[in-house]
Amino acid sequence: MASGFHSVAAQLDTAGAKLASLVLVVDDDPDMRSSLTDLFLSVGLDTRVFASTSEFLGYSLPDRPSCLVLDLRLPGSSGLQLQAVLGEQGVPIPIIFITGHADVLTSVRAMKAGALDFLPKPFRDQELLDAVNDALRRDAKRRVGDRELGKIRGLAEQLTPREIDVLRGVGRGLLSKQIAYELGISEITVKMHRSSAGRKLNAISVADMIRKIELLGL
Amino acid sequence: MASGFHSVAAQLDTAGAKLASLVLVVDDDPDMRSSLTDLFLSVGLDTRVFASTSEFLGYSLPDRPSCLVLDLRLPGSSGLQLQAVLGEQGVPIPIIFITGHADVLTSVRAMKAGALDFLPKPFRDQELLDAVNDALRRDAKRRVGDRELGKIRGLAEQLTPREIDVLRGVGRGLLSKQIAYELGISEITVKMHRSSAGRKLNAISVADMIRKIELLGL
DNA sequence: TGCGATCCCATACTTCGGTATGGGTTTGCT
DNA sequence: AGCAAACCCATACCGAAGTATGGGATCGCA
Repeated sequence: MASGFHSVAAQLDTAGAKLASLVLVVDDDPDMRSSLTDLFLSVGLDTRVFASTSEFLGYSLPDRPSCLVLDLRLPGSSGLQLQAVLGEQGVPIPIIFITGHADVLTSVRAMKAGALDFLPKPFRDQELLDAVNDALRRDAKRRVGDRELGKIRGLAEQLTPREIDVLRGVGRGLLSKQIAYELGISEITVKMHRSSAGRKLNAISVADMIRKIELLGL
Repeated sequence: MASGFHSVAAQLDTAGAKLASLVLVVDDDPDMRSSLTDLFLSVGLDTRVFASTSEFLGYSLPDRPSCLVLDLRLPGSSGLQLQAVLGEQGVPIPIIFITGHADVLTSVRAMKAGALDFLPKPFRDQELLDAVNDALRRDAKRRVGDRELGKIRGLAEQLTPREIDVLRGVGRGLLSKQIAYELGISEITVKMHRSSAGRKLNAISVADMIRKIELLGL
């Protein structure tokens, strides 16, 4: 590539990163939906809007850094209920509440349940944008870690039950001899499983192997 | 010990665990201070009360599971300011806010800054007790982890600079040979440092050693 | 019924970690 | 000047990890 393109490439990169992020909005007020869409689009953030929690739940989340801007009071089930449902389902999307009818008890409950922010209307555009950017940053960071873990878990699926038994011993710092005794098999067989497991996990060193064993929660 | 004393011993143990916990209260209202003291004492929780943030800051926290029940509005500096100060100083004590003049913005700010709960007055005694018990449980748990880390850090102080260099290599999964090359010394010397460091850290196995290296953040 | 996966074992060998023994140097403090 | 601490190195040996080679047994499924 010609060196003259460096700054252009950097700009494209930044734009690409922003486009990769997605803001989900759930609000029953059509005016709010459209003004929020405008707001987010104006700073280059991709946006999807929903009028109710059920509409949102019918939408399958794409694999992109994203966050949820959620109105508290909604027809049907409330924003808090949606937060609870997402929590039960283990959906880790960061949530920012917005509401016109704020009270302390509700805000505290939402925050204790893990909301990232809670903005009473009216709020300044910049407040919401700051919160959204923070949320997107966190989600992106979480995704990096999750992907790493997912890769290792994928490799771990190749492991046979016996190999897992052996790895558990390795993680506890036992010698092959001791693992053999515990499992009632010979030392050489333990070594086989051990090295076979190491190959499957792509463990390039003992340290690496132990880290991966810990990550897998063995 | 006679077996007849078992149940008595168990009771004493439970009482001991409660006595080991401490509730700190900062509130400018003398009535509130005394009623909270009564409340906590009635369930066997040791309590200290303070009328202002400066009075509290003059008190050195004992090494016991504890939590802070903090009034938001205080003469002098506010509860939020105290929270900020404690945060800056790295004092990890869990905070439960109570206040008669609650507004959403403040409650959200307090929660975002890490408060465990935020109770507008009037609240039911049981609400506060639940929050306090949760806070004490968390603090106790944190202390267990911290003590473990403290022990290892204590051992790590015995390490010489060179031993730390070598441990860094071990943590990266390098062979002694490779570490020797990087440091520009011979393999046998690396082994010396390595085993010497292992002895100092009380590492009973390679797995144990690597775990400790990770904990120390090398 | 045959094939693949999983599990098991043995012998032999290499490499690595770890220890022991027995040295050496520099640096800094008493 | 003497001494301790930290650093360095060599030879030699042991035990453990890991690999290679060459087997055997069971089980489920195509």
